[in-house]
Amino acid sequence: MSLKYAVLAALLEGEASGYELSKVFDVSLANFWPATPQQLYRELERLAGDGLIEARTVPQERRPTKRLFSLTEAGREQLRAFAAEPTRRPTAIRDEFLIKMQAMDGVDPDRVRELVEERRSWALGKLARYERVRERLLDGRGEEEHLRDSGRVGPYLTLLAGITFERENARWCERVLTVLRERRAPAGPAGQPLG
Amino acid sequence: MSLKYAVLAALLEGEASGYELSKVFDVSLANFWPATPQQLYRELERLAGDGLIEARTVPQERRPTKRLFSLTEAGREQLRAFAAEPTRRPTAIRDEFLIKMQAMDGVDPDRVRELVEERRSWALGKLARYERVRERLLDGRGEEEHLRDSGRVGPYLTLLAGITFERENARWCERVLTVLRERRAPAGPAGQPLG
DNA sequence: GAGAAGTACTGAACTATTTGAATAGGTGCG
DNA sequence: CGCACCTATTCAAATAGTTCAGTACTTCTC
Repeated sequence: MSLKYAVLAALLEGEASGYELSKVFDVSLANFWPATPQQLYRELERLAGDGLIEARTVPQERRPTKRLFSLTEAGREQLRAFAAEPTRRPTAIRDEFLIKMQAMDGVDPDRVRELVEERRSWALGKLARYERVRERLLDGRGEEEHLRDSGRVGPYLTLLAGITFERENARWCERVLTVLRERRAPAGPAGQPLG
Repeated sequence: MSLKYAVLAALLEGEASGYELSKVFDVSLANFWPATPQQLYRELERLAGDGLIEARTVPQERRPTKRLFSLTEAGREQLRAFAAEPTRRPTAIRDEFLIKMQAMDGVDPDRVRELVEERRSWALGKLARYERVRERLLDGRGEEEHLRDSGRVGPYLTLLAGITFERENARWCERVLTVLRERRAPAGPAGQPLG
């Protein structure tokens, strides 16, 4: 249901092919509505059928021909109407890793540490990518300046949300690693670690 | 795929009926794997068929008979194995509200403010509920003490993740509200607001 | 010059998730 | 008394999302 509007919102950045969108939905941006390429191609077909986007075929020299989609006025209008409606469904987080953490007390602490460290470096990697997108959006200006004067602030603000999410994710991992250490070697008065 | 382990992990807290689980999955706990009652009943059926949980029928005085499910040794073992495996799929966030925010620049700022304020109070409400669960888990002890000495820390740590998430959510909303104010009345040297 | 990986897309089958309703007695409110 | 909501579960149907594979040509690397 919302994939429709996620695609329309993505096309606010300008025309894009299904392939290009699948990159955006996969890696870049604070991705708050994941979608596989197959989903996107299907949705683009539907939206074009409903006249909310229009396709333009672009033959290329050394690559397969691509179809670039852009918003029609009708699409823009529907997106605007959607964005002004009250939010129906609450945020849904699906996180396999947190299920593992919920059950971590039955697992070898060394193994848990490994999993948490993996998660941490993954979060830091994503954070670094977000920061690069941020630099590009700010384009040399300061944040306050940009937020006061720029034409569009939506993309920057959602990016900030993604940045905060991954930063706190990494911090949480560090907290867990500390807890694991403390539980392994409880601090005695002399602070002597046990074998 | 992961719903299976989410259910097994929930049953680590003790036996529960489908109805009780649907409450837990819906409101309480840092909910990182949402599921509807229908999904849960089906999954419980499947897990019982596979011998990972076992059912016990409990007739009640003034309520319908319920079936309480609890982990079998096989279920506990599979959960343990799952929790030690590397995480396959990354965190997926589905957030209709952030799609609206991405497209907010085409919408009346007063309407956007309303939506953000609604989101903020929703986040604060959830935060308050999490804090109550936290008090119950800590049971009078300090956090450090609990994390060092308690038998199980998984549930507390995932709860902390949920608390951080909602706290940062509320903070993000406040940031956005400030930005909206600044854009409406840009601060001049005399700081005089415009009509 | 072979193999891997990237661009760009399509198709079919499958699994997961959501929605709506039905059953059936109990409790609380005015 | 009647209405709405709570406990407890089940069934059926619709929608959404995932997985696997395949086409076809290009560029990069060993």
